[in-house]
Amino acid sequence: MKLITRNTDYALRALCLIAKCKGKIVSVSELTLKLRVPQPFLRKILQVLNGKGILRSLRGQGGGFTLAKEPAKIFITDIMRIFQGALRLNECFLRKLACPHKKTCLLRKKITGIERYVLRELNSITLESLLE
Amino acid sequence: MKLITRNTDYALRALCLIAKCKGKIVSVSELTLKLRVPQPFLRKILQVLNGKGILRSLRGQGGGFTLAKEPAKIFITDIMRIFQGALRLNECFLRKLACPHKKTCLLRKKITGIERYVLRELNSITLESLLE
DNA sequence: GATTAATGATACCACAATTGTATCATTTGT
DNA sequence: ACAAATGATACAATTGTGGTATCATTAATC
Repeated sequence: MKLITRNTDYALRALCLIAKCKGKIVSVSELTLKLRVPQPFLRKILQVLNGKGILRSLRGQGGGFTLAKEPAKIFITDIMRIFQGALRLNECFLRKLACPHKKTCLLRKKITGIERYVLRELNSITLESLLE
Repeated sequence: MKLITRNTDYALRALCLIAKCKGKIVSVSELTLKLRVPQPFLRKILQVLNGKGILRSLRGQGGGFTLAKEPAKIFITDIMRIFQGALRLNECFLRKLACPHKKTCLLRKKITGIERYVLRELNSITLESLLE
């Protein structure tokens, strides 16, 4: 029942570091030095972020990654959605056919409420706010 | 990122049905008739609930299950804890060594807040409240 | 131009949790 | 004795997550 998976976690931490370099290009190997994260895995993660327009990449020697947007415009919900799909808490809950008697609707309603709250909270966090 | 797994889901639905029978003994086969849930799986689930003191079982012909407590005293968090373990949202988040620079503490704080909220909401739901 | 250091793309693998199935033993009503 | 139920338990299938490996391509540097 975790809210944030490891690749999201790694992504956020890498983004923090990259953001602190203010436009300088940072390579994966530099990142893994400071980050204690498996290198090829982090590489894959950053490639995805590049594909999604969060990072910009430069190939070749001296290459690496920079932010493609200002930290204030990167929300952690963006990152979560990239690695964890749609942000729904009631995914497999009381599956399709299950609600003929509507007794469970209260539960569903509550969970939808929780979902809204969680999203509102998470949406208030940008990468910038993580740079203290 | 689901809040409730399938076995919890099945358990809750079965509990609703059993509760509606007001003390009458209900067998797994009766339940699966109305519930469209794989029978042996449901059986295993109910056995667990029996072991945890949520249900009481009677063996032999004509046997089955009844509630061991009033619906008002069964919380869905009880059921969730049984099938999903401790209710923590920030489980694997920013693992041990990860927080030397405390930039992530805001995030952690938010998530802890979310966790509290979710628990408070869920703790307000009893089996009784699901019986409409 | 060759080398080297980086990413791009992609396929594969490992492990754990979830979601089940199968079987045999035991109990109990008829 | 038989049938219908649960108890206990071992096994299997599926899926998601976390991670590795490899080859191709790009670009700076010598």
